[in-house]
Amino acid sequence: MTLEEVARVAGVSRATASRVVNGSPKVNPQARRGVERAIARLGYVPNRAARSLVTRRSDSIGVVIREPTARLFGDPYFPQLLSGISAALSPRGLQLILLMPRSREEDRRLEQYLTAGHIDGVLLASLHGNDPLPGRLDGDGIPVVVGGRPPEGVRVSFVDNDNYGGAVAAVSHLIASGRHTVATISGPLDMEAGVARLRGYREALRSAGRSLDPSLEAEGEFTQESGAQAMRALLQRHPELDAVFVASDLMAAGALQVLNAAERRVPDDVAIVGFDDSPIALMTVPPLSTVRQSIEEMGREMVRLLLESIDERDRAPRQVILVTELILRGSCGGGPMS
Amino acid sequence: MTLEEVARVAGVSRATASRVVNGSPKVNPQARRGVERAIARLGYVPNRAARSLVTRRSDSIGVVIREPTARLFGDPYFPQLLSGISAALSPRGLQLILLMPRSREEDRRLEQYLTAGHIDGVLLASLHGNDPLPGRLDGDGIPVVVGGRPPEGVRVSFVDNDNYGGAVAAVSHLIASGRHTVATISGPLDMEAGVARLRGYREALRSAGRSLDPSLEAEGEFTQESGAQAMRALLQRHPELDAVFVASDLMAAGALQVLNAAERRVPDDVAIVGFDDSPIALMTVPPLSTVRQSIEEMGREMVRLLLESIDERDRAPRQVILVTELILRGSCGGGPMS
DNA sequence: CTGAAAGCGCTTACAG
DNA sequence: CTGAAAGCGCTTACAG
Repeated sequence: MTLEEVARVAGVSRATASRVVNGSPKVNPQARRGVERAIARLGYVPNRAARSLVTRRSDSIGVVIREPTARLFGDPYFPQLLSGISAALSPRGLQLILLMPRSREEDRRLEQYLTAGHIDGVLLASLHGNDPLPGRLDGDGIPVVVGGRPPEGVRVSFVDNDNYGGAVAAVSHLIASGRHTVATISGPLDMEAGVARLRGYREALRSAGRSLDPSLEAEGEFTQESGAQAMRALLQRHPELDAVFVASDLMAAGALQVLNAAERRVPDDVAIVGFDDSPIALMTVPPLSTVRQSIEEMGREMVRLLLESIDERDRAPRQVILVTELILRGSCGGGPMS
Repeated sequence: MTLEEVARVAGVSRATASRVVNGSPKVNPQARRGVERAIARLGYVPNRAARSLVTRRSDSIGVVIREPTARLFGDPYFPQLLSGISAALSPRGLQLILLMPRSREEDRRLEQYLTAGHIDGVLLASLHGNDPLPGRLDGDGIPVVVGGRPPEGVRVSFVDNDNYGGAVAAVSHLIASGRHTVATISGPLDMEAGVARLRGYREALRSAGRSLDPSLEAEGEFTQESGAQAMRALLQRHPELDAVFVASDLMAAGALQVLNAAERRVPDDVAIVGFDDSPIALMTVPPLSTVRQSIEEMGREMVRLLLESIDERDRAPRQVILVTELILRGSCGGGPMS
């Protein structure tokens, strides 16, 4: 089933048939109808490879997820992101190519693959530290959009949540509701999201006239186990604490377990606010107050920015910051207990 | 950077250069070395579109995930499956094309896409009811492998877990440890995995000489909320129950919440065993006893079967059943309480 | 608005 | 073992 046959059936040239397929305006309506009918009758579908060969476009987008398994599986973050990306890609007929390198070796090959021209653009999520990948891809002229923030000094488009604002709102609420000793379990500090939420915590304390105490801060790595561990450390250092702002719901679930085991009642003895509003927030007892962000929307926005920078090659990088919202539930005494 | 240039630099014809790239044995070692050096020097990477056009292979595999959002996000099932699939695909240079149709319309287009020859084979996960897709794809000559079981009467290769055996083991353990009234929360009964686990539950009761009671069975849909609801129904019908076999960890987490709220102590008053051994099993208090299955391995096996059926077109369908293993933790009184 | 023709980069009989 | 040549299915200046 080729264009040639469609053209023959419709009684036009291959060129005209091609124009109809590609929606070119300069086709006589009658010819157009003939071709459309032929396409429908024959069930013609263009050959992507042949098209790519001449257009030099693959019509596919690479989505790179390079995260250790622990986080990948515990956290609904990645399915949500993929869902948003897929929803934005599929109506445009773009393929989502999923890349999950899981070793140094695969990471090396990944970069070669991405720069080899097999894809039209790259979506990068969940970067750590000073990852050189976004900068290198950008240097090679590959359109890139980062979910979260690109490393310092790398000027590529990105979509981020208002991590800072969300943290400020959460901690301000804890203070306003009368808590005296507000601790925090931060995300990994080699990730922008981790750093920004910690900054928000500090800012809220500062602007409430509270003094900062580094021993009230413990670092986690966005896994449930690391949240539990951080909570144990905090309890030991500050048995008197009566509130914790935890930088992810998954870590908050871990912290909750530890508080339970230590026979601290939540929210009576200790109030907790998480971050993400992931489904996990509803699985805990009591349900978690949390900062809502829409990861699916983040995925959709990433696609939008990427398509823009594919279409208009050397436009300046854009950035989109998505709002976050404080959701009150039982874990901080402000909402329903189940 | 084309083969042509590589050939020129190496002083051979394009045909010979191509043979080296494709590892053909009939190339003079000296010529081979020359070409390899040229490739390395120039950083040559073959153009996939041009290659596909002539080989009629896309070197990409479609992975279809058609599941309502609720399950998709709460359950680590899909990330694990994708991770296993990706791990098996990437060393062979095959692209993983992720397809997540989320409407009737997208579902229709999906089928067209899959049969249009853009991909070499399809992996289908998490089928419901009498889904016609696997049968149709098979009818169109598209290699297909199903994760779980294909619908009755559809003869395609599949990889499944020993759901039945796992359920028998779990329920037998509950009976052996002295529980009198063992209820179950099943998975959706339009899914093979749901049905098989329920059959296992019944078989274990039967072979222990217990009588079956339909009112001890409640159907869930593999989500946390449905697990909670089913638990409420069971408690109402059978306040005396002292054990529940729940067909997924996520549903078990929901059931646990309800038991907590009803002030039933787990495992003292009621023992629970889940299914999956997902990370969720460690997040609950007490941690869940569960039936372990390896979803990542399932993904890898699916790829293996698919590649076999791509290479050897009309071979008979194969099936692989992966073993499951009962893991004892605090929730049924057999293991650690935290 | 339309068609003949070139050309995208590769693989693979075919003849030697 | 090697090369000249055909051909995969499409898009797109170009000339009309």
